[in-house]
Amino acid sequence: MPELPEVEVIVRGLRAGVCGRQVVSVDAPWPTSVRGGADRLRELAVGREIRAVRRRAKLALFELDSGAVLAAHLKMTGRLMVRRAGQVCREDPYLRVALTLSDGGVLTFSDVRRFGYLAAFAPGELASWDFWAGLGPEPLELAPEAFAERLAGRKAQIKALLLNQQIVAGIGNIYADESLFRAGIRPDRRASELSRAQLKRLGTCLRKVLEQAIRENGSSIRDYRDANGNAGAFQNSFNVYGRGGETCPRCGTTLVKGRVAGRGTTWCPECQR
DNA sequence: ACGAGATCCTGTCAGC
DNA sequence: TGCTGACAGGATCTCG
Repeated sequence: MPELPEVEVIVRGLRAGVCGRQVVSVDAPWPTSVRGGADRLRELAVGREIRAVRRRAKLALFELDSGAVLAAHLKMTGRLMVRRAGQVCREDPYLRVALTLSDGGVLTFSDVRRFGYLAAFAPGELASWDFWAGLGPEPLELAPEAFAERLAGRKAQIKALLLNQQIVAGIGNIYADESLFRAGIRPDRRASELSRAQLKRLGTCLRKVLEQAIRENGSSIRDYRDANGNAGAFQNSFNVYGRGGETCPRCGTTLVKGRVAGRGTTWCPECQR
């Protein structure tokens, strides 16, 4: 479940292996993983140089010299890697798309559950993509006051709002639970019941948890690997996520596992109110 | 306009 | 041992 920190780590790891290379060919053994179709991807990418790789929300973006952009969403089980030509594992049954590069490297997109996708946008086209246009601000660039302002008065459960990409972009289940724990807020509280100070505190905690996760190379739960195939370490820093039934690291109370906003959710009934 | 819940997808694991 | 069902969750869709 790559969220903002994992995608950030992946993007940083990809840069050295793809920037400045041309896309020589596109192989799409599972064409439905390419939004708009493999032919469209070929049309826009083949013969073009990858100028930059960056992240927005949970999207990895490859900017081509034509102004076209390739966007990858890893969803639950997607992986992006750059490998030398001989290292592409033919037995990888989950390989969905492979871009061969001018230096012999291969940018691969694998995805067990096929929720993820690669999408190609012609120059200027990205802005008219509804999902892109609707994305909220980047939490690492959002001052806690402005974060609080975006949530204030909303009647939805605070966790549902954190997961809503239009309010703040890039947060998923892990960092929603971890930031709520740090802020001492129950995930099922309505934003409208919380004080401005509590919301601001949540904004601060969210930034801190994301920054720490990036420093620790992301969280590896089952599928996540960075661009070099390495696992992250932040899963060892979880306070609540995946720890239902264990004890709260702050007060020792048994952590509660339940369902909030349709997602598995863990919190401390003592520390979070 | 907003919120809530179902849906997609497959590997893994608990329980019988 | 082998089967069944629950579970994992980001974004989208439908319904209220």
